[in-house]
Amino acid sequence: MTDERIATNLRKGVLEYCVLALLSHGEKYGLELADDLTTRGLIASEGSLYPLLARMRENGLVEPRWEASGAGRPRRYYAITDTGTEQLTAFTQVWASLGAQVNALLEGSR
Amino acid sequence: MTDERIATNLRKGVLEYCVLALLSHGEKYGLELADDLTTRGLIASEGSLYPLLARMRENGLVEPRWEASGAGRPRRYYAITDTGTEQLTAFTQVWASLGAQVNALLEGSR
DNA sequence: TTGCAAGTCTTGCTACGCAAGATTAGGTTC
DNA sequence: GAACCTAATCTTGCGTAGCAAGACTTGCAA
Repeated sequence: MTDERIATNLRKGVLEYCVLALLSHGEKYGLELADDLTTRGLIASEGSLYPLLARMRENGLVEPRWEASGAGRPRRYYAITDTGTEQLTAFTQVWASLGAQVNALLEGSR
Repeated sequence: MTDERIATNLRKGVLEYCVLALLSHGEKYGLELADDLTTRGLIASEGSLYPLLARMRENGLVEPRWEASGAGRPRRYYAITDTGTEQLTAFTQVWASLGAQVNALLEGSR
């Protein structure tokens, strides 16, 4: 309840780079990403993922490719681009720095 | 530049609890908090802090108190409430859990 | 042909952080 | 005592992210 509200806000700005990190291992399609991210507690529903993928597509962070699936409608597989890899690197540094500051504050408050 | 955009989004949902953590050591007033948070890279300007403090006030997370200052207009000192302390505890757990997930993904992507 | 299931996308909403500037209060200087 | 400066608080308007709920599409199977 209240924990979900906290998590929802924390996810902002993180999700995009989690997708990039997942794609750095190889192509994945939408629902596959959604299931993985849901398991990890990084999204609450697909309602955040598909709009995000569209944005990342427009920004050239990922490259999509249609492929027929065994059952059901075709899947759109995404691959990370060079730009995407650069962004992931940049994020890793910002995340480490900001995370350290937050941890320092939380440590100090006990 | 691009790092600032990344940080701006990362800060969402974190700032509120950084304020609580700072107040857990004792009362502080607005500009004092702003200077501290700016130094730590947790806000970009006071434009995020004052609206946040107003929200936290309304939600009963902090308790304000006016006090005349040596020079200039009076200061509004904030103290953390019991509710605020509870929220801080809840955040600490969500942060640890979500942070671990993100770190796992980033580790795996190298 | 009806139904079902996998998969993608859309709509409307809420909330946060930010830049820029408005506003208030008190002190200082001539 | 008027003009000016500074500390400090607050306001306005904006862009954008995540989410719930559901619509739409594609193919297969009864």
